[in-house]
Amino acid sequence: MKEKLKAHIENLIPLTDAEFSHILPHFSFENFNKSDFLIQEGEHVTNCYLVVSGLLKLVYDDKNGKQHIVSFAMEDWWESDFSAYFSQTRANMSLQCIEDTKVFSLSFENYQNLSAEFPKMKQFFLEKSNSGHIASQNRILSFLTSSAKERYNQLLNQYPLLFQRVPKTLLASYLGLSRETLSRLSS
Amino acid sequence: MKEKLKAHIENLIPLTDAEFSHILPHFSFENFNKSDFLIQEGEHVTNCYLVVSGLLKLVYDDKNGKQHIVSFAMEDWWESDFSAYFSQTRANMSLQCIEDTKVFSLSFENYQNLSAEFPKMKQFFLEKSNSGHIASQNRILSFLTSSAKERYNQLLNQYPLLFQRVPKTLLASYLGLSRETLSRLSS
DNA sequence: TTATAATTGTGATGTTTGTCACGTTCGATT
DNA sequence: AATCGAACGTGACAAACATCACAATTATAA
Repeated sequence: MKEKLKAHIENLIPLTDAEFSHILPHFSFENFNKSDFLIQEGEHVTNCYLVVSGLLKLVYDDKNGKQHIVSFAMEDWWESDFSAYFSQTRANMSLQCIEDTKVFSLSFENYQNLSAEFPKMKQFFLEKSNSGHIASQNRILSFLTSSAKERYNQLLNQYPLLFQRVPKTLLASYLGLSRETLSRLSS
Repeated sequence: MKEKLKAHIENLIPLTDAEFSHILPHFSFENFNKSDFLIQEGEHVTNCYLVVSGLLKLVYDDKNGKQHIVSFAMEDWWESDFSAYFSQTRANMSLQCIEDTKVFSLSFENYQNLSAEFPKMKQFFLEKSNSGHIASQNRILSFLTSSAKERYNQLLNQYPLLFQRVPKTLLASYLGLSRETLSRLSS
């Protein structure tokens, strides 16, 4: 399994075997079952996660009890309630398995140690953060410029697999529209 | 003016005077007038900008010729078409002055040099990127969870000054609704 | 297997929001 | 001073979308 982690990092930053052998112990490998919570609202957020296989949803529950999908996290994606993770506070969102999921988890303490001791890892996190920021901005743009039908098609083109792996209710919630409207868009 | 830059960085990362004297030459100070472009769609994006005073808008023009405000940038904010900046490609958006504006600009080359030579600056950029990512995610959450009227009130509470500095048309575009609807929400 | 819950589609109806149109005010430029 | 164009409000109407209700099908678990 550690080869997957090495490959993931080396996708951005080349590492020697010696370097990786020092980096690896900062992570721990974990196995979750469908519908398990990696993060629950209100709890302290101590970890962020790299998805090795499976599928997660990052969910915000509003005061009316409605669920809103902030993000899906699939293979090779990093996810957490980053706001709570970086400020070491309690979660405003929950992170839950849609499928059985394997992850590498990284505690905040180890994140800081890695960043301080390995410039390459700080560079890695910087580049990941930059691309996360850009991805979020593109999603905002999609809300600003596109109709529900267009956002539906964008998602379908970008992640066609998702439509087979995820209940339509969750896709609707991710797109910011009702289950019924999504259903009518697909016909 | 350089004191403002030092104070801005030191807000996150303490610096000695010696360190700052090496850092400062990587930036250049620039003055723009109202309606000037810092970035125009289609051009190569070589700089990102720290706003010292004034106000900028980051705009995406869609195929129908409609303008969409991706972001406002006020004092102490970093802005650019970061997608194009980090990948050193052409801009998909434009960055334009709403008011006369003073900035520190940082070329991509100097950004890379700073990051490589000063771990503190890499840390600074990492933290800025993280908070940018979180801010974008909060904006997405606002689209998912809130009605037009609620988003209007959130913006009003968060940046009350903006309503005096910016034409309502631009605020509407930022919130993702029509000028007319915004007008009706405020009454 | 059988019972129970989750998922999905679809009609009827109401609310929200966009679009088009018009008029007024205010500021900038000549 | 006169003119032009932004900026803003508002009415009338249309389109997009949410909500409620119900039925049918498909998983899930006891």
